[in-house]
Amino acid sequence: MKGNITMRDIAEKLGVSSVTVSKALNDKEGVSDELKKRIKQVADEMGYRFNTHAKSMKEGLSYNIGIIIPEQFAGSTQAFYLQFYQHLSQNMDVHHYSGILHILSREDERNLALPRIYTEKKIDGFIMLGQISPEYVKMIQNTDVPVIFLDFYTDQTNIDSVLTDNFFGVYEMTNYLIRNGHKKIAYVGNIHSTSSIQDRFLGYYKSLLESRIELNPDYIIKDRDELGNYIPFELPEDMPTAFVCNCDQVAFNLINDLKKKGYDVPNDCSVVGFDNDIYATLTEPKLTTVEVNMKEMSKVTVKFIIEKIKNRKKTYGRVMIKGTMIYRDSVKNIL
Amino acid sequence: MKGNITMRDIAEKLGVSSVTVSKALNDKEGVSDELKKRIKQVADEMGYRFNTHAKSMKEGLSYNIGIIIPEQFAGSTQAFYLQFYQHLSQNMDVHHYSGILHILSREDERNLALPRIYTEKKIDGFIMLGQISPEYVKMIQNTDVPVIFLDFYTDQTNIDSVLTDNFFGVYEMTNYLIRNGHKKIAYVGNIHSTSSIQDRFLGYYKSLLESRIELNPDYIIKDRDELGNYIPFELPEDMPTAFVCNCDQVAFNLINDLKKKGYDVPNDCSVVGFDNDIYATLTEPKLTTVEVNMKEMSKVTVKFIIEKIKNRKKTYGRVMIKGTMIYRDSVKNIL
DNA sequence: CTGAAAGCGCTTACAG
DNA sequence: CTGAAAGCGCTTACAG
Repeated sequence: MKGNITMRDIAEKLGVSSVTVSKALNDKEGVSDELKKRIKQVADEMGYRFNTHAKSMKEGLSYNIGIIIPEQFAGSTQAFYLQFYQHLSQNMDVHHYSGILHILSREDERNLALPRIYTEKKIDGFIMLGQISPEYVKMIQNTDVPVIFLDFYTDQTNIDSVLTDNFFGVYEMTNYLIRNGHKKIAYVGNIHSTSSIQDRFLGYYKSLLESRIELNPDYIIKDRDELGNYIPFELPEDMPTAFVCNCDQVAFNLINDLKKKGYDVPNDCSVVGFDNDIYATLTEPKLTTVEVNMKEMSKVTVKFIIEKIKNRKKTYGRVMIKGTMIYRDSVKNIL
Repeated sequence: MKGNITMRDIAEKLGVSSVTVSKALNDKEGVSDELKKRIKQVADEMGYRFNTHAKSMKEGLSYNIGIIIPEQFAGSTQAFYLQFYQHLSQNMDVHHYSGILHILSREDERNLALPRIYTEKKIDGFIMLGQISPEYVKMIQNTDVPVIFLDFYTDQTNIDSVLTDNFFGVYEMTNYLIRNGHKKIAYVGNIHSTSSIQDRFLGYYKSLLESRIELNPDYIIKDRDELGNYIPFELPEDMPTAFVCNCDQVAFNLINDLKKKGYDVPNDCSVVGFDNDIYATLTEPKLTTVEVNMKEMSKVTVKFIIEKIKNRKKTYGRVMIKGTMIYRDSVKNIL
């Protein structure tokens, strides 16, 4: 078999022009059905592979989208984003797009270095997956390809981002605890840490407000310092009956800590998480938590970026996707 | 700023030809240093971005490599391969290559469907990351781009693969246990499961042979059935003083099981793992284990695939990369 | 329904 | 040291 088969080769074999072959293979108007069928058949027989680069050059589009994940989210505990990539990839495929995954090193982030896939025109747009510095956000907004931010947002203007509804998820979760008779409910997380931890806290707070439960400052329990390093939990004198943790990993840590201190989960106190990641089922008992709806978030993100590639003026703003409650064994009904 | 700046635009601005611009930007012979400098400067000022597609078409190369990960390895417990991707990516960057990550769905694997990145000539070669069916291996070997298998191998011929040295890693680990006075050493893993679990077992066995310790069939403890589902451990009557687990996750499970049954690790028995993944530090005590040398494996893999792209005839065979012993707290010296 | 011509943005081989 | 010409493999706009 010849190494490199082009439309012209197919055309010559059939005694037609390469224009006709192009039309046939792209299912365009202007070729008789019979000829089209033959062309496709011969293309198959000859092992023809379409050359995207020729099309790219003509159209000025690469049919690739750059997915940028900051290095710190590609660590050993973060299978999460690989799954996200998978969903993004599946959705892009429908639009004949491929994903070029780029892990942004801390150094490049600091130096505001744009990835080569951009400077060499290998991509038509960016999906930024995971929080990056405001400076980097600003720079990437000023490139001449469209950008969508996935799973985080900043307060900068003109930003299109797709997020899990942190606020609503924890609001719903806290309501669930209250329906199960809990009134002494603590929130575990540093509320000055990231915006998503903050939003989750606010969801918890709203739920308390609605049920006329006073917010007890002792019931806001720090899990990490401002730099993100975990610190030992300081449990309040008056023990809560339930803990709303800002993520599953913290719930995992808390449960281990509670056990060491002689408490039984969920009989002495209930614990809930957020994310439904690997930690949710590593705990004993398994965690009741909120699952991020990656599938829907990915679908929406890809739809947006493709629209933006076609029409630069489209904007979407901050789009929230609701998560799903996952009921397991870490909550006790105390009514 | 004009949307699309080409070498011709730079050339016109400077009153030279686009050939000269091409030479200058590519640091080729035949342009005076002074002119080269000016050209680069103007390119910068104009915000020029190189168009890879034009080069691709000329050369018939895309400067992309497809990294294929089978779906089952992209699950929530598998951050491992994302880290691998990161290292691969860094190494490819040096060669001006980008990675297109494709998660191969179970369905496409079964139907022997080639990814679009291949059929549309978006890639110059494949790196297969994670075990796939022999049929798929065979098919991908017959495409007209080179392939390297990373982190697994099959007995099919003409296969270039890069592997962690499972055999040697466990051999070294078992030697270490023996040096610490252990004689009653069990292996935990289904030796009919995957080739790497088998190879690890053989490393264990070699170590026993060398020390003239008889292989006790009761000391081969199954961790999963033939389908890969974990099953309860059946501990032997005569308890071993050490357990060599085929991976960290199994060591994690075993330690939890031992604790439930009233054993203390490492005082009653030592436990070691393999992989140094997330499970290695989730256990209490933390695991002594073997770390896969991802960095070196990635470097070698990329070097090989690039060489193979340049010269199709190159072959490398099965290349083993030694892992690194990580000493933590799960082994007791009983001498 | 079919095709000749031009062009996308580079690079290579050759001539000066 | 510099550049005119040709070509990579498609697609678009137009003519028949």
